[in-house]
Order: sequence, then structure tokens, then C-alpha cells
Amino acid sequence: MNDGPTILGVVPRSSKDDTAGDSEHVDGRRARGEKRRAEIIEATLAVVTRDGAAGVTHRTVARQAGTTTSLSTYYFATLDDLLVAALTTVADAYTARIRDIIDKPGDKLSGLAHLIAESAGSGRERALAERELATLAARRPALRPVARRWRQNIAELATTLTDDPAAIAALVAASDGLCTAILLDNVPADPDHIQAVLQRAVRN
Amino acid sequence: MNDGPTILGVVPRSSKDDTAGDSEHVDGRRARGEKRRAEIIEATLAVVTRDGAAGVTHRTVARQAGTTTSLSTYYFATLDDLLVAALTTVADAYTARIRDIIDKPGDKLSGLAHLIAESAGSGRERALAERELATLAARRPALRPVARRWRQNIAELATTLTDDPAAIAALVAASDGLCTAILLDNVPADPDHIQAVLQRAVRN
DNA sequence: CATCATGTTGAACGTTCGTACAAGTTGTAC
DNA sequence: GTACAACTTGTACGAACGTTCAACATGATG
Repeated sequence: MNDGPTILGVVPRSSKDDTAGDSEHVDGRRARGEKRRAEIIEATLAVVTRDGAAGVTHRTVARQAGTTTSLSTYYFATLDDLLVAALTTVADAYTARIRDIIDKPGDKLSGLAHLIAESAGSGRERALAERELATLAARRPALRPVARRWRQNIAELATTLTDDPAAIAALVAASDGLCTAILLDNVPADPDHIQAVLQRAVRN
Repeated sequence: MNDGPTILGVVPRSSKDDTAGDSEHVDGRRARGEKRRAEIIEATLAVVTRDGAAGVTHRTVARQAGTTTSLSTYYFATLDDLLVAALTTVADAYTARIRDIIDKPGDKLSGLAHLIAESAGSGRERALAERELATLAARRPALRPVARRWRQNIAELATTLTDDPAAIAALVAASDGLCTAILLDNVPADPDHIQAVLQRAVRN
């Protein structure tokens, strides 16, 4: 549908992947373009954080990014493209955080509990933005696989603790429900309390 | 807040509840008015179901209800009023369902599991609408107390099963997370599996 | 140098939005 | 019947929206 040339020019990775030679004449124009693209995504997240997903328009995003409306549509022909890119970015960040917990030594449930507890403090607005985008995913199929990643990451963490499928499902559900409680009930998130609830899900 | 005269005239229930005498000169105008108001709320839910909360405007709701835009603004001066009324309606329905489970004999966890499992089938779109409104509540304080009711209802159900606060919190979180899994992952919801996960939360 | 691809801008089109308001209709009260 | 309250409609305004397009700027290519 939106396979216009202006969009193709925005995804240069496909034209760079064709050869293994990496530093082979990096196009300065595309380098700037990718930087701009990242700025626009960051601006989108800022808008979602401030005004919610409903506040995301080409105009508001462009204003936040300090560019023009036309440039936003140049990189993201439709608003869906923009939301997919934004959701992918936050999902990537969360994936990295959880992978950190999985890889590093230490109590993984404790690490997860502290990660969830962040949703009450500094990470609250970012968590709200992610949740809003995830809810949007239920209605827009393009967003669904990205939104599913968060749950899969926690499931992967769970597999390091137990083999029981019911326990894995319980931990994923508990993590999600705890985030809801923190974001909606605005409860002060005590990491110990969170960990206790998580422990209930995975214990034998 | 929005206690304009046009709104006050729309909530005659307070003036009818004052006396047990029911047929005491029922104002035919207000009777029609309440009917209209209910139709508009129902239309709002239909719009949320079809197009999401973002699709709710005075115009789309009025079109869905078969009336004019002016009438929608007459009953609900702002969109927030409309969304609060819609969320209240679905929350009332859910409250009644859960209270049924609490009051009637039988395994309460099984009843809750079947209620959650409905989100995968016939009740999916309604559940999605409710979830979208609840997400909206995180950003609009006016919606928050209504959105909180659902969790409180499940907590009340949990108190009939255990006294452990952690177990109660776990059951609430598990219920919410299971709904997310069903709605977002589009997993076929097996009531037995759901009940098993719920059981994990409340067992000693 | 000339030529082209990429990025960037400003302006404009038609549509929908929230909101307001005057006018009309229907039911109630005296 | 007259006066009033509640409900209902049609119309209109300014603002914001998605989208398009021609023009300009800049880096790459030969």
C-alpha cells in the first residue's frame, strides 16, 4: 500500500544488507536521515508520554521533534507506521532489560520485581506509554507481534525458574497484573511485596 | 464540575430515589430523556467496540445512536462525561456478574475462570472496549475510580477464599494478566487452565 | 562541471472535530 | 389556553487533522 519510493528510501538497511562489506561508503544523506528518523520516534514517545496515544498526530510529533509535518509523513507515511516504530523501540528497551536479568547472576525474581516496581516511579510514564500502545495493538494487527514480545520475554525468564507451563503462565499473568495495579491503582510499589506475589506464581 | 443545568436535568434518578412511592407523577419528558441517554451510552459502547476509544466523538456516537450531534452534547457536555458514563455502565455489568459468583453457591474460582474465559469468545469485543476505557482511566482522573472497581470486585471475591493479603493481590493480578493474555495473544481460553493459574495464586 | 538521489520545507486541499446557539417540538402546570 | 420546562434539531464557526505536491537544499556520482 505505502510502498512509495519515499518509504523505500527510509529503510536503507535492506540495501545495506545486500553486501557483507559494512563500512563501504556510508551515505551521509542516509546517515542524517536515520538520525532524523530516530528523533521523530523519540518525539513520538514523548507525545505518547505527555498526551497519550490519542495525541499522536503528524503535526504534534513534528512539533515535538522540531521539524515540519511533511518530514514526519516522509519517514512514516501513515500514523500506524509511526506507532509501530515507537512500540518497537520501547519493546526493544524492555527486552534488553529482561535479558540483563536473565543473563546476570542473582535472584531473577528479585530483578523482575524491581523492574516492575520502576513502573511506579521514574518509569511510570514510559510504562503507561507502553501499555497504551500495547492496548492499541489489540485493535491493530500490525502492532500485535511487537506487543507480544514483552510477555514472551517474561515467559523466557520464567523458563529459567520452572518447567511447569502453568507456572510460566502464572508468572506472566502476575507480572502483567501487577503492572496494572501499580499504574491504575497508583499504589506505592514495594519490591518485596511484588516479589512475594511473583513467588506465589512460580513456587511448586 | 460539570453541574450545568442541562446536565442536572439529565440525572433525575436522584429525584426519583428520594421517595419509595414510584408512580408519583413520572415526568414523561424525563422518562424519554433517560431512555435517550441510555441509548447514547449504548451507542458509545458500540463505537468503542467497533473503532476503539479514539473513535468516540460526539458525531460518531450520535450517528450510531441515530440522533444528532447536538443531542449528544446536550446529555454529555464533554467527551469525558460520555466516557465516564460508558465505563460506569460496563463496570456495573461486571460488578453484577462477579457478585453473582460470590453470592451463589459453587466453586468461586471456577465461576471466575469461566467469566474470564468469556473474554475469548462472545465477550471479547466488550472486554476489549472495557480494557481500552480502563487504560484511558490511567490518564484521566475522572475515570480512575470507576476503573478501579473491577479490581476491587475481584479482591472481594478473593476475601471469601483467603485472608492472606498477598494471596488476594495475587488473584487480582492473575485475573488481570489472564485477560491480557487472552485479548492480546488471542489464545484459546481453556477455563480449566485459567482456573489452574488462579488456583496457584490463592493456594496456601 | 553536470546529473541524480536523498532529505527538507512551506503551502494548500478537503474533512472532521468540539462547541455554541437560535429555533422548534413535546410534555407539564396552572 | 397560557406559560414554562425538558427535549430535539439544524446550522455555523474556528481549529486541527491526514495527506498531497511543487520547490529547494544537500550529499553522492561520474
